Amino acid sequence: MVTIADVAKRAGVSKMTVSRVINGSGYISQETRERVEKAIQELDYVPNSLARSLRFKRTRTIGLILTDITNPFFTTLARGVEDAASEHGFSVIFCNTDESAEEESRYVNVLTQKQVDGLLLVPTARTPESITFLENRNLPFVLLDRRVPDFRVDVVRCDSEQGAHDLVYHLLSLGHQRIAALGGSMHITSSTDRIAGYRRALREAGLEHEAHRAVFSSFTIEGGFSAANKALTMQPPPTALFAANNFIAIGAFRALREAGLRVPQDISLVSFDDLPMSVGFDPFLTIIEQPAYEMGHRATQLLLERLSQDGPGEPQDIILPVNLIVRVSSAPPAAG
Amino acid sequence: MVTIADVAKRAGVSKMTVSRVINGSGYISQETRERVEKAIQELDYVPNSLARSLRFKRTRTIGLILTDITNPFFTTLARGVEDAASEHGFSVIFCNTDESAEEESRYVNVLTQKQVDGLLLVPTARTPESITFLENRNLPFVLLDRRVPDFRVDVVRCDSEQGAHDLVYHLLSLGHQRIAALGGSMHITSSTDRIAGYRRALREAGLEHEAHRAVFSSFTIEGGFSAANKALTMQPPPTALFAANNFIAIGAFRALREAGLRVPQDISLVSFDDLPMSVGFDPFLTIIEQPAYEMGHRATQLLLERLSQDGPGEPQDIILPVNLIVRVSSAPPAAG
DNA sequence: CTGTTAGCGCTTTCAA
DNA sequence: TTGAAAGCGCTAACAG
Repeated sequence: MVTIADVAKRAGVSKMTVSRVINGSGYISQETRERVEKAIQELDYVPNSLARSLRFKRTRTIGLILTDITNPFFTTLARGVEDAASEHGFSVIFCNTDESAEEESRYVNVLTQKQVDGLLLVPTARTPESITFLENRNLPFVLLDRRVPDFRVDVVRCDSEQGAHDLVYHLLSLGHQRIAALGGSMHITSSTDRIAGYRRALREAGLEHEAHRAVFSSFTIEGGFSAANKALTMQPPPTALFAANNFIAIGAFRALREAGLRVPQDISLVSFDDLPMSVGFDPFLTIIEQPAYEMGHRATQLLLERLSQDGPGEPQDIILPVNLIVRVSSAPPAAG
Repeated sequence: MVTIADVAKRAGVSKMTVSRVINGSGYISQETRERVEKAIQELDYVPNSLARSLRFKRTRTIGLILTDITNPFFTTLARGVEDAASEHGFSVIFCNTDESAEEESRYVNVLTQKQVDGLLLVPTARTPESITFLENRNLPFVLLDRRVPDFRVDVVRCDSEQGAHDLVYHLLSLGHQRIAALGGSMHITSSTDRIAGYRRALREAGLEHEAHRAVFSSFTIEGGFSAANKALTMQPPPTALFAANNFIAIGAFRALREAGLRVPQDISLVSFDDLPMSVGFDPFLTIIEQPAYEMGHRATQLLLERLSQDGPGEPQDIILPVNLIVRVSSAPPAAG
């Protein structure tokens, strides 16, 4: 390995002078600078940022802890993070927790050891431990997509409550009165907020007594499948289903197909989150679209801001607006 | 920051003893070990892996350079990489090049500075520079998804040639004779290999003279759109289109829709790569499915193997089999 | 079983 | 404008 000492020797200067050339700090004569640069070229020298970080106490690296990069929502978010980080010369280490709190703590620990400058975190259902850990270490972090109740920390998320409200309002305006909500975990705020929005829409329509049709499951295809099946057993049956995320919508769609129900003729189906790639083909599902890329980008910017400021700063709860896209999966209820 | 020295002082031992406890190396009396562990607990000590890596000359971190994490094919691949890495206690730094060779060199450089132990790389059209750079530094790397001609290096990829052949053979068996191929860049082997497979299928069917219907563009929706439009101007027009990847298929589908052509009644459309999320809804497209997750997992295993062995080892070209899935977008050509 | 010394590659003092 | 010494946090090598 070529080190700064090798360059120094070759250029006939001290290590310090080489360091100054690399970092563009301090005064250096034009002539020495050129000699050093030549030596760097000739030796094909690349600085060791490990050693550098050890001194600087900054790594220009952030951690990104997601639940599952395979969900296109998080994929797009991750892309926003990487772009924003890269714009500022930061690198991103990424990790998948699969909603497991154990994995989350493990990764938080690993990333701490690696001395990341900050952390972006999609909290699992049981995140407080990690938050306390990070706060004790004064390691800056920003929560993504989900709040964690009882903690005053930076969060960047979408307006789940309003989005769900808008989606359900849309169904109500079509004439639906019996709408079932297929939620995710009841310990994840993006799920509970969406159920809250569902309830508010019903309340505003004077259909409070119909709000019991909310089923919690998980943000997975299986969760959506079973939740939809449960909803279909309700008496009288719902005329529309509101899926709290894209995976749930897929599972629900399967359940409907197996039950021999056509969308939207027999039952309407709407969803929070889009299915990006399918849009090219068959823009089918009426959805709430979340600005996933902006979310990642914005959260990264906030984090980098935190890194460059002194104190912790007033915690921000940044709520991005969402967007209703009406397509063909929602229609007025059947006459019957 | 709590360092090993703080722990040592608190436990009344030397730093070395603490180090031994942490690493489980050397002999330590039960009593001392407990005292040290207690001190670690009390101080909430987390080792600094920067310092550790500086000594060990290993970071237990690998770099993953993709063209675009937003493509579900690469998303799934990335997930395979992260899982395999995590199984072995490795972390992953990820980067998107957007097919730019400049970005690629920049990231290769950054990751080298960060002293990653190895690199996974989806090469862009102009990768040789990066390869030479890595080889000069003896930094182990494995290429993903695409070969780079004239270099004997480790590659993990799918059988593009055979897959394309199978897909076109499928069209031929349906009775199609005029099949256009919509390729990606002519400088990317996954693209050229697929075109080669297309040509072989035609040749085997004695339709060599029809092989001129291959259009190169890029692995993007726009590329697919324009390539399809070009194909549609051919005289006589093709009765089937073969898209060399998922994005191209989407662009082609749009072009067909705008031209008022129905799939598969008026024209058949088949594609390399699936559209994972849309499968839940409307398994529509006849495709070649690639084992993206396995590819990422396998490549990571190979890389980690390289890291733990002494010499460079004989370069491997691992070719994973692909899978034809016939759905409804392919049908016999219209009578006309 | 435990401690001391030296040094990984770099940069922050402080001198010259 | 340049350099020497010290040290970031850790561990290998050698003592004891």
